[in-house]
Amino acid sequence: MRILYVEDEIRLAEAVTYLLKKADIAVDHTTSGSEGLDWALHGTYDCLVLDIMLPEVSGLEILRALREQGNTTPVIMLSALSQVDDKVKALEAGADDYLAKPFKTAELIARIKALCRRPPLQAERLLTFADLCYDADNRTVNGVTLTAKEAELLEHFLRHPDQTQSKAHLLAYVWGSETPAPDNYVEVYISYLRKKLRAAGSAVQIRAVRGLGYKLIWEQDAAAD
Amino acid sequence: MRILYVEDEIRLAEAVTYLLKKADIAVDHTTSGSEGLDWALHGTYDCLVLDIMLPEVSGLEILRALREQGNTTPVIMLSALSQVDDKVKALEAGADDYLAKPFKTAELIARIKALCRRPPLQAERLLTFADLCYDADNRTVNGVTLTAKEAELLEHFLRHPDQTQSKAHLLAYVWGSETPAPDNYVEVYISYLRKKLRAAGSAVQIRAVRGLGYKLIWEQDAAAD
DNA sequence: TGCGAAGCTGAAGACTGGCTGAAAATATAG
DNA sequence: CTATATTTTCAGCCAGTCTTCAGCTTCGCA
Repeated sequence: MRILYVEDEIRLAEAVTYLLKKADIAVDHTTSGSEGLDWALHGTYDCLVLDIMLPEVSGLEILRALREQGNTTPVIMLSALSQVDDKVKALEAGADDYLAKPFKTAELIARIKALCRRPPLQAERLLTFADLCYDADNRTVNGVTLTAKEAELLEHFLRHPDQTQSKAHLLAYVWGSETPAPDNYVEVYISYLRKKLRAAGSAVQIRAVRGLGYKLIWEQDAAAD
Repeated sequence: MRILYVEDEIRLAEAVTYLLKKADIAVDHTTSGSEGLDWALHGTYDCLVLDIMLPEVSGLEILRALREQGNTTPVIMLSALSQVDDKVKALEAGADDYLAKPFKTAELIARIKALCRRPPLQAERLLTFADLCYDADNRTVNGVTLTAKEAELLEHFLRHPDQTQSKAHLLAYVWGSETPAPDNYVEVYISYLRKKLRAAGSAVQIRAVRGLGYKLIWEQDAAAD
């Protein structure tokens, strides 16, 4: 698997490149937007990772130019601004995925692999966290199939990473705010989900915060970042 | 799902209310800004829809008053002026979304549902003091998890930095002024907290002021033992 | 210097909130 | 209509938290 990585922050680029290579992903890296566009047009990549903020030619411009040429290579945009605005612009311009800096390299890897594995079509049906990759179309996490409720629950966690979710919230989200469902439903399904995550061989765990709710955590000596 | 809708154009309000109810959203409607603020403060709503232009108390004023009270209910602002200006003001005042008139009710419904699904996105509640950083959402200080009581105690110190807190005061805050809890509770939990702060490797200490209470101090020279 | 009050802390026990296996109900597939 | 998968319900267990207590240390004052 070969990707093109356009990023002007040298230090970051070197670190990320190193980790990607370790994950068996061949990387062509350049700091220049125009060079990046050139390589993207003339090389063959399984995926492009473009920083938005670049001197000269921005990541967005590269993306637009490519799509104009009919190039459909999967593209992940990076941006220091975690503003919705950037994300929207990126997706509108034809990006397949978007990642806000700072990010864990493991996450970037998960997304790259996800994008390459999948043939065409828009992203967003894919959600990732650490070494997890949830596929909403098939309702699977790292290959393990989830039931409808399990999936909704996990999806909620993935859409709000690093946030503690109260039982009441999860209940409202998964079962609807009107149901007379007891908190115990959530507990039961958290239990199911944990089993599935274990089965998926993920290092991600669901931690209970007594009295507050649950959150996803990644038990790992993250050398990445 | 129940929302509060403050809108002075009767005809519009009636039409919108009708459609919202059809979409299974319970609506409390008022034409008065002051009444709206009152209801918002004393009722429980999943979402507020406020027109900006109102006689007397404007939607913006309602919003600001609410946020000042620490109320974090999702708010959608409506405005006849589709000027960027209004939108910016609304968002700055703490609105979660903005919709320009005229709008399709379907869009309003979609946005209400979206906001209600989302957990209260309040910027992570962080409190700091010297080298301490307390995360109220996860109930952790510098990574160390606190229990409920420990957390409330620390929170009180952090909200009143450099002030000596009497035991009676802390007792009332954490255990409620009605409980027959003895002063010793505070001592016990101060002890626990100290242990946690040490574990967190912080240079902040809780100093007892004999006869008065406790206060936080930063022993800059005291290496973490 | 010695005494009492104030403060500290370890530990035992009570009390939850949270976890999970299993059974019952329900939906879905075959 | 039967078989299977999923969801709902229940109940007991467990671990983390809170209370309570007792003995110890520290401090201020006579």
